[in-house]
Amino acid sequence: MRLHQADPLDMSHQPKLATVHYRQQLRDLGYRCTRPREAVLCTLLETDRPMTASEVFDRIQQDCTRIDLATVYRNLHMLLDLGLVMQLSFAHESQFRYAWSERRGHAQYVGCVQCGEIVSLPVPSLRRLKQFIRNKTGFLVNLQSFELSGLCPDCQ
Amino acid sequence: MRLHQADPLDMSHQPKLATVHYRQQLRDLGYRCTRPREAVLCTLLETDRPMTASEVFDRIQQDCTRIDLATVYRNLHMLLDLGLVMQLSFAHESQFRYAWSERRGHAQYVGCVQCGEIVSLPVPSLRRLKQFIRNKTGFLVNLQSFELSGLCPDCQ
DNA sequence: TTCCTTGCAAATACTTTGCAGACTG
DNA sequence: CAGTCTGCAAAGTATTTGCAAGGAA
Repeated sequence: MRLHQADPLDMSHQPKLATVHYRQQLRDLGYRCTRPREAVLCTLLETDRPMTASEVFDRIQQDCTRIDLATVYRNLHMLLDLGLVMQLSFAHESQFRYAWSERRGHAQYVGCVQCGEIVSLPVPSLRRLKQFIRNKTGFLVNLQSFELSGLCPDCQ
Repeated sequence: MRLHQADPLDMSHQPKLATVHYRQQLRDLGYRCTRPREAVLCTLLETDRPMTASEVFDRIQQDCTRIDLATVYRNLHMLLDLGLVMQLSFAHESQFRYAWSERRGHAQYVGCVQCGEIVSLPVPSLRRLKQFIRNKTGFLVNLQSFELSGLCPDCQ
């Protein structure tokens, strides 16, 4: 494993370590590996917190990589279609957030309606809840994306 | 209990039974009882399914009551501030829904991402889930509004 | 008569789309 | 070189706001 040493003003011109694995995967699927696309992928991969499109956009700009918001949205949707990211919606937030979906086991989140902090929920299994809902309503719920809102310890 | 018989083309010119109780409540709080305001209140009160602002708007228009979308939003927020309605957000939906909040015991919903059907969840108590989250994250979650998404029986 | 509410119109926020040029493979 | 992808600009959708006229108490 080699360390990636980059010019701080030019960080994302080189593919980041984490993305290397996905470059081939994308190519195999017939997608091209462009700088903006990798920047989006990278950003999501490097960030724990589910991000809004404009947060992704801002982060990429900070790295001095030019990108357009529309491109961020387009790539987010491409990754969504591929199942590589998931789209989350928290109560009281009027925009979507996106998170890398390979982080199984902590794909559930709780967000604070006051300060906006978001933490992942280490729920080992919500199988019982799922089964309960299945029995009562017949719905097959997707607890893969499971967002709750409340107050974080600081804001209570 | 008397049945409310109304001209189908002129339904909401008379206050509906269900709202009579709230008219005084609003006045006591210093709010005026206007026709548009009552129409919003009524609509929410009469509908089981959580509605978007424009669904409320459409429904009111159908009753031949003129109203402006902005007025719907303003009243929805007023009712929200009073705690009379709650704001819900379902995954994959890019707009809020509003539901009368006095319907305790079925304030939890499951929506179908395919056909849009929404059913309420007769969860007797999610106290255990709440406690679990409290222990793990310190967050005090609001399960009062609790929206899940999945596939309804028909769409599976 | 007071002043809260409304309708209308315009503004804002988030997201999507069309198109011509740029870039990947 | 072919076809995908991007930036830019404009459109679309959801929601909010300013303001003068209208209506409730």
